[in-house]
Amino acid sequence: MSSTHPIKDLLAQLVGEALDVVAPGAPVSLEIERPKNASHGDFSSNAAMQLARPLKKNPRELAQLILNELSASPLVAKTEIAGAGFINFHLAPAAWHGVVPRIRREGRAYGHGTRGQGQRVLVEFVSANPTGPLHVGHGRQAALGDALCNLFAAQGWAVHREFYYNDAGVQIATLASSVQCRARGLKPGDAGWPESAYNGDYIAEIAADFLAQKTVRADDREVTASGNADDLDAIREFAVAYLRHEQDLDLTAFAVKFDHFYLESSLYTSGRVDATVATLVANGKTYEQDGALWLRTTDYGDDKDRVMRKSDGGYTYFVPDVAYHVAKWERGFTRAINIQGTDHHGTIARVRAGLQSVGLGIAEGYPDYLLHTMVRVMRGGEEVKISKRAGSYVTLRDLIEWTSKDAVRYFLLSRKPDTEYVFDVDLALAKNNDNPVFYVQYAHARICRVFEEWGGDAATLEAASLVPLVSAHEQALMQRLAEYPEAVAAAAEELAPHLVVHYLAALAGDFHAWYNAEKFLVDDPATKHARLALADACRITIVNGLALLGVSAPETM
RNA sequence: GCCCCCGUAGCUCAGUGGAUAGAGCAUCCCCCUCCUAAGGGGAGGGUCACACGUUCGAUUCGUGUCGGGGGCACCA
Repeated sequence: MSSTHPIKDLLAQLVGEALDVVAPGAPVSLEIERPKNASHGDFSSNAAMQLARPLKKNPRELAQLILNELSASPLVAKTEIAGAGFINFHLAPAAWHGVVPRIRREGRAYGHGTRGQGQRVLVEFVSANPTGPLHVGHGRQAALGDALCNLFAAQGWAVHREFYYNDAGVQIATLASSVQCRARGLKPGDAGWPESAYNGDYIAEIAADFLAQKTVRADDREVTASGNADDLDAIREFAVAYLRHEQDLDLTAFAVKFDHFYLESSLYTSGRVDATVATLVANGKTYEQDGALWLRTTDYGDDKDRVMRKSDGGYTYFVPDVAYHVAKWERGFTRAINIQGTDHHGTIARVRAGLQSVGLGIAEGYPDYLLHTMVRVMRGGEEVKISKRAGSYVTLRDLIEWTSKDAVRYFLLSRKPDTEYVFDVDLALAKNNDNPVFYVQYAHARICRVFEEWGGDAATLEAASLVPLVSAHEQALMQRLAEYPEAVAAAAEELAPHLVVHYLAALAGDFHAWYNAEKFLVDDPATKHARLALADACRITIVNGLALLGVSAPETM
């Protein structure tokens, strides 16, 4: 772990020193940017343009003044003033060489940062109710959540992965009654089959296992069925355990692990719900109306006040939700991120308002939310909506079985969370560059193959001089590699794993272009070894990036 | 009606207060006697939805309009 981008740091320092002479104390945001157009050099600074207004001077003249004071560096081949007042830097080829030994030295730690050091973050995701198999939307959450956790961990955070599940509400009651109906021989469509019941085949399977007095094991519980179809409590307990087990299998297939499964019911049994309500009442944040207890969430920006305790005496779901987030805070997680579907958008304001109302000094924007949109599935040119297991939706497990864990993860992470995604099963199975995950993995496999061909040893690479790396492809590749730590830091900062996906696609593209332009296992050992060192740096970076996404990097394909 | 998100190439989507807005797919042309052609190079393709405003500069920021999605329960 070292500086995010040593070359930018160097240029920023040079410009900063010149500014101290030209315009001491002037308000300049020192940013070294990479111009879109290669003819504008490797990097540029707009410092002169920022100074133009406060100093009331022509930006190009200011740029010249800055250039006059700029110290020379062996890594800077040429500087020039261009456009409205940009200072452009053209670097010497050797400027890029430093990145290769750096990557080979840092290895799996390349791209890691220290921004989160000493801080704890709780990421809550999936949080599916145990009423059915995980669907593809949960898959998007699982992919996002896990990647985000990896990104935070790579920035030094202590990360806690949590799955919250509702084992106390109406939907669980529906689950139990649905299984009971099946256990009594009813099926969807029969007279007496409730309209609200779950219709998937898995309900019948649960009922059959219940009647057969089977035992199910989930990560946090083990239940043996009584087989008594009249005992609704026993059915509920068995069905929840059964589906928790099923969801564990789904998550295992997707290679997602949680540190903790948090039960909604525990908020009641531990007294946290009552304590939270008591605090809110004591704080004067509530009032009685129409026989219900209301919370003044409008004091904190919600559009309307919310009912906490219904006139029938029961709590609305958001009360345990507030209690849960109080518990997150009290467990020492000063940062919490919730990953949910955009349909939860409406609940954000009230949960935050509730947390402000308890008066524990909880930060105003707590928790953070990352909301994602729907996923649709296409296969053979048609939208797939039905899964045999789930009945009305395609499950995550279906998708993984049809394609692969790697493809599902990569695809679901390839778009910004707030854009709708159409998962193309046929594309995920394609073994060519149409398939984005294949394209990246193939770049890695190609490098591995080259190393197999080479037959050399690490010490030779270690000693290799990089001076032969002067071609445009090699420059571009080194430049790309140098940007990796920034891409990772930005992805964590912006809760945007897709930035890593796009980075890897660009890196793989740079590599394939280079590979194709040269036959790089040439006879000349100096050139060969320099190229191998660069290829090795690519390999390490691809492995690191894919690891953040939870995608494997096969050595052969 | 109110709130949030989105509107960028034929399609799927990135991106940015700056200098000529990008990628993949699709279409067309080209490249293996060679380490995986499972790859690469090139061409065409754009009123960055529209209008007004802020700015030296707006696709990016603000307001409004239109279009698409989601949410607006004493459900969870």
